[in-house]
Amino acid sequence: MSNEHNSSLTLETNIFEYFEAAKDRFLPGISADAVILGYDGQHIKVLLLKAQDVDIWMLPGGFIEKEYDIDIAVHRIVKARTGLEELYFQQFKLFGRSDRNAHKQEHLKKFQELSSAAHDWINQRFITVGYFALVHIEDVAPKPDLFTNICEWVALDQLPPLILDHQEIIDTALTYLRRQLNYLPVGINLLPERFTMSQFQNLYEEILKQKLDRGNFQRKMLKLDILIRHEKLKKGGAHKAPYLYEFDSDKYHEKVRNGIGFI
Amino acid sequence: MSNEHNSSLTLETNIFEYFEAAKDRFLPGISADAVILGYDGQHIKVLLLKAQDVDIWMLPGGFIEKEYDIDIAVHRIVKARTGLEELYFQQFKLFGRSDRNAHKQEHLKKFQELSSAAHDWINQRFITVGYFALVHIEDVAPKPDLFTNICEWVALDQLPPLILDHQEIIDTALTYLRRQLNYLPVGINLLPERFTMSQFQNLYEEILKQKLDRGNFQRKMLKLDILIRHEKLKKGGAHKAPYLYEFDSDKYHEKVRNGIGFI
DNA sequence: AGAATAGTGTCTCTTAGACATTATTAC
DNA sequence: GTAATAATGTCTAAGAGACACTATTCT
Repeated sequence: MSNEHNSSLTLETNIFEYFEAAKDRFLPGISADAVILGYDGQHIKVLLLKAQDVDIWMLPGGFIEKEYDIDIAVHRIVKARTGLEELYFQQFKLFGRSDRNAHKQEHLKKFQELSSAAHDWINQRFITVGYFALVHIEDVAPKPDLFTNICEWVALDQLPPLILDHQEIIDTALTYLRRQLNYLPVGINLLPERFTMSQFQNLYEEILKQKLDRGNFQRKMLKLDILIRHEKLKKGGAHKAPYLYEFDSDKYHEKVRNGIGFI
Repeated sequence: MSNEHNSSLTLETNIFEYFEAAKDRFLPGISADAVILGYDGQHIKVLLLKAQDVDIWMLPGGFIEKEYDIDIAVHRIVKARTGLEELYFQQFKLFGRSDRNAHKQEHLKKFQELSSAAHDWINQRFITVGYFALVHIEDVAPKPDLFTNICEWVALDQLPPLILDHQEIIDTALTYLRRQLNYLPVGINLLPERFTMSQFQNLYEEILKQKLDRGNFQRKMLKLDILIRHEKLKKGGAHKAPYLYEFDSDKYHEKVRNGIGFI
């Protein structure tokens, strides 16, 4: 147990060892990338990593250990970047264009000292499977990986230049999210445990990129019978204090399973 | 050109050559499977292949040529089984469990004469990407592949025992189809060019596995303004002859793009 | 005429959407 | 009080769903 942890630690702290071992440790030619989404009360944000030398950003990602289900491998990747053990995540697309990593060599020049086997492994054609995760942003402790020195939340309208096809991966994730909205537990996984109706509404407005009517939203959500209203009010502003709500988890997930109607 | 065709033909007519060449020709560890769906006026059917020796059935599938996009490789696979050049198809999920081909060896015993490299290639862990295709059943000329001797349409409620996780792949495809129904050009790709309102309705009833009200369905579809009514009626029964309809392709695809409301 | 299926109309109930009114709270 | 935001109510038009009526065709 502690041995396994140590050997894993070693692998993850030395890029050269990591690549030399890759051929035996990982499935060939496939990686996974995670669009990890959080909501800070104002905006949807995505967790990004910055390459160590250049000003190029990327999604958290990695390779698939030969012995693990892809879902499990992705869970490990997301856990390593966020510290979260429990999380909601789901695959949304396999990106399989043959030219998708045509520019990869550029970023790997510094690894020319690698053995030819390792070098070949890295430079083979790669496909990648896209996952998105929905996390409580306040619970996340962002942590860069071997190849990066910054790991932080970035708002969707402030995305920097991204490596390879990572911009397309994010765009695809968001389109998927919007289309599947009625089947995804967005509220319970992005909002804090207790939240106001305004926060709930703003979250959906952020996802859909459109304004919703306040009165109608409130009426609709209350009618769904998935919310528990708490009498403790949120204080602070020079105005009427809003109620705090909490999801009735069972009823909420039942509705989501059947795709019944937030929007 | 004709050389290329010949060499391809040779490869596809000899299983041993096919597997010996696989290591150089295909991406390692990944395959694709296609849920090809057709509608015969009564039922949704899926195109299946039967293994040559045993009574086990499978989806059309294959490996990914190293130089092709996955979408293109799948197009080639579906074209080879159906004869169709133009078709609507879409990826829906990557199946990545580590145990998904645990039983594969059983079916490959007869290939023990293969070189160890070829044997290793076949016996490595495989993941598979699922695609579905929507085709006009009357245009299809089913054709078995190297490993099979029967290729035919099977109704969804009469599926035989399927290899590996192919049953799960079909189930997942159908769930995806139902959820994305408003975004998929199901009608125009499954119905013949001219069709009756009853056929249109029956198609949706088959997909959704539920009865719909005749009057309401007709009213709704006509209101969508995607149908062209022809005055030539369908004759034959001892009853009022129904109108024949045709989709207005532009208006139809515009509605589908925006996910506007069949159901 | 009768059987079968198609096309259209009608009624009710629910919902969506726009908007108005009342309720709190800090200053 | 006023400003700001929350909660709730009202009105209308559109739509869903159940079902009834009329039309056409063949036997």
